[in-house]
Amino acid sequence: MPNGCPIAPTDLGRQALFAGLAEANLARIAEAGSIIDVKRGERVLSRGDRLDGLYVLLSGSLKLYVLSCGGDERVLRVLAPGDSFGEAIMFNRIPSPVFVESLASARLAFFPREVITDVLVRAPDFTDTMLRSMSNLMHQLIQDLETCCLHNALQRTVHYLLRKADAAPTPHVEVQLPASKAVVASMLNMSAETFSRELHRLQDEGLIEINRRVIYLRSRDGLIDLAQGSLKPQTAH
Amino acid sequence: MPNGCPIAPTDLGRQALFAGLAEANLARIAEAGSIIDVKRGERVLSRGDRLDGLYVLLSGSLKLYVLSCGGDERVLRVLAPGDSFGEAIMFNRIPSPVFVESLASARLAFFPREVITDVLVRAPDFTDTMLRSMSNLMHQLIQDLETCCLHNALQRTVHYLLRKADAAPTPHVEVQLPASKAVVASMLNMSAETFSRELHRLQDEGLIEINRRVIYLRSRDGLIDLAQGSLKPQTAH
DNA sequence: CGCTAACTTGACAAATGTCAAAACATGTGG
DNA sequence: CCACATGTTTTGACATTTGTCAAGTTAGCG
Repeated sequence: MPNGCPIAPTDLGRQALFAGLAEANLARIAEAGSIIDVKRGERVLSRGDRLDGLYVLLSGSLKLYVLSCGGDERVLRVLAPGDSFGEAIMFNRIPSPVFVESLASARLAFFPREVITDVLVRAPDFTDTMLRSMSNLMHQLIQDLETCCLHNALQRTVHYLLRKADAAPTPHVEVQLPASKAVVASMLNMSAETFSRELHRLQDEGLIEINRRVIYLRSRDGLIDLAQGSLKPQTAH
Repeated sequence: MPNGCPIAPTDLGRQALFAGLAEANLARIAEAGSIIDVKRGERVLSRGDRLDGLYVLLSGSLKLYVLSCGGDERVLRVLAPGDSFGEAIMFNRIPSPVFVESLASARLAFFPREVITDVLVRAPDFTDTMLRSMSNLMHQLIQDLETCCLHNALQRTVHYLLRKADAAPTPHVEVQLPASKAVVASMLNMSAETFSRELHRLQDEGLIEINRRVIYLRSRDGLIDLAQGSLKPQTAH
């Protein structure tokens, strides 16, 4: 599919970021936006790039990550359809601190800064949505920092599973990993090997069941106990 | 000094967050604001607190931190006069994810949400300032995550020194630590002992000179090399 | 099938935290 | 101005966690 397809205002209204906007404003944004399709593994944004607008992910999935000079990768977020990125660097006019790459072929919409600021002026509610969306992101980041700095690998793993389970529409006992175990491990700031070991340790204790990229939570209470820090010493196998 | 003193609009205009606002709006904000004085060690905000407004630090210094269930503390930021906090939880109406405590007796101004949103509607420029301020914060957080996840203790230490030196009004060779070494160590996600050791290692190599809470950078180039990852093996003493 | 990528497992090494003690600094009241 | 009391920083010895490497296993997929 070629770039530059027209965007339907109705579709736009379904994106969380634009929900609640008046028809006229949706039309304005839709007209100024453009569609971009990327293949798996393609890079959408590199560290240092300037970006004069923001992206909304329409389908597929993206990872947002940082790299060490040595080439080590640390995934910050995996984006799902409906998520947006670029707000911070757009408003602040700074070069991007992160890389963005698609995990599966994806379709994005790009909206230039002008149309966003234009609508910000016209619709005070949009200001609110935007501020709230950024507050959300910030909250996420703080949680990530907290998770990765205060807890050990086992606790981070458990936290992740519980957060995922609670975030689901109906708090479910089944967690679907949004990407390969290696990517999730990187989000949790541990090596793929450690992640694998911790998951299997949980399975050995009967707390979860691993089935490819789906994790069944067998005992939520047991997991919560662990997350709180009841660090049993490593059980000899 | 009792709480509730009136705030001078002129003083307000000097705070980065409110710079550029028209007299009338400054007056509105000033009138709705209140002053709060806190002693060293006093807690201003706890995790879980709801906050219907934002704070600006007028004098003194504050630390913003998270706690593990075990009571371990991880400092996220040390705030200096002019800095603000509470935006994210105010806009998002979520309970605070962090604790805030004063490191030295401090004076704060509190502004309720109503007056902020009121002025946001009246002054579109203020929207911009606010979005930019939040983008800034977010950028900081990403840098922190990056620093604490991609680099080892030595690199984190060097990064910190270089960032501080560059951030100073005139890029200086002298870095003033904003708090005790233990607090700075926590910001860098390492124990006070490790921080001490890394600093002294840098001193032994002739790259810096430690003088209480002031660090003189002797060789910026040498430091930059280290930060890039030229990890010499630990030199035997 | 057979190829590739994803995942697991074990043995080992390296980085960092912990604990305890000592050295040092700072401030207070006599 | 001294001397004690308190808080901060340094140092050493040691334990622990986690990463790394290498090899093996499994699972999708043409």
